[in-house]
Amino acid sequence: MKIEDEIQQKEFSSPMQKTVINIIFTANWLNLKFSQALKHYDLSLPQYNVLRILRGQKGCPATVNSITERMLDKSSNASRLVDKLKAKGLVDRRECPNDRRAVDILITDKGLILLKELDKEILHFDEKLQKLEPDEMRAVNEILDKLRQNDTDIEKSEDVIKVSNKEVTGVV
Amino acid sequence: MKIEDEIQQKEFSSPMQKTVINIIFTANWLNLKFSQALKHYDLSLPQYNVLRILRGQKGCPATVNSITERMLDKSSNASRLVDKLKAKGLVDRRECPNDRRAVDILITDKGLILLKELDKEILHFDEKLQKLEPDEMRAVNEILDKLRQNDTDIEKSEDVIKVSNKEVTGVV
DNA sequence: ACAAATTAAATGTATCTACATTAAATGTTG
DNA sequence: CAACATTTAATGTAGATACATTTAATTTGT
Repeated sequence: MKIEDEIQQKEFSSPMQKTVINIIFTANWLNLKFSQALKHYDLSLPQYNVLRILRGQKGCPATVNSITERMLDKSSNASRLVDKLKAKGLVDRRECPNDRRAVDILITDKGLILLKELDKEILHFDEKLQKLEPDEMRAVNEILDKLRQNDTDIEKSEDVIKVSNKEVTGVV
Repeated sequence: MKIEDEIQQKEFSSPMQKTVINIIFTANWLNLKFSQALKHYDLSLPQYNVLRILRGQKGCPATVNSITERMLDKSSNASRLVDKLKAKGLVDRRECPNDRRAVDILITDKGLILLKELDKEILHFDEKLQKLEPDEMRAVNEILDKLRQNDTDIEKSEDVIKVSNKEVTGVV
């Protein structure tokens, strides 16, 4: 169904608005489908995301900080997510040897086994979505990457302002 | 930046996984930018969404139910969102004349004035994103609409099962 | 017409998120 | 080296979300 039918909105203030709304709507839809698949395993989507990050480390530990950087939803609290996963025995904490502020997080065997089970679930999930052609997937990825590209530009220009402020206050 | 760099993940289990993750990541990014723009006006994104839906009604009231159907995030509680908006004087409740279970919601003048102010903010937000070509926006919309399309298929087949269950129990 | 089923909205609740603050360890600079 | 700033993770909290339940009104089936 077209996005204008999904949300029963015929007019958008701009083509960009329509695209933005479509992306957000589709992501909510995907999140819902995903969460439902994970529910039987008593895992939230952010928790699953953390486990996937840890598995990707292939044995190397990841600090709470590095997990946050790589999470899809930066606003989830990685520290508390790790708490929950540790309570379930899916991850282990250990003090980072070269920086005692940091905490190394490792996925446990139990965590790996759970992920292995979930892989099938996700595969099944993917198959149901397999209506897109390789070209279409490539196109979406390229365009979304392009859409986000100005982010760094903005941050960069803000940094410049910050620096010049510092200089000014330094002079004053 | 490419999605694999954003989340520092070089390998995906499938091209579809990569696409799904890109959509969710981009939507989170957009949500964050959006929320930041709305913050100065003490509005959450779902609250803004509800106001936009009500304005689109052009004077006709909308029930809580119809708002839920049209919201981007179906899981937000429209009833409580309306509560919040009413407390701010941005919407009004009134009993639906032809169904006393339902409640008609209308946007107030104050709500319309606030939205008018926000229009400029959103326009500015859009302009910063205006790096996409019309073709690219069209392509994203088409592909995302296609991605969601099998949803109704699944629901339809479930309905069929339900119906046949009814028939069976009816016979027994 | 009446009992049962369904629908609309509100509410109860546990959990999660957003944001600020804290506490400890490390970096930086005079 | 000592004072200050920064970084890392944890925690406190108000508010939001997810999900189940409740209450009232309407619809359906007999």
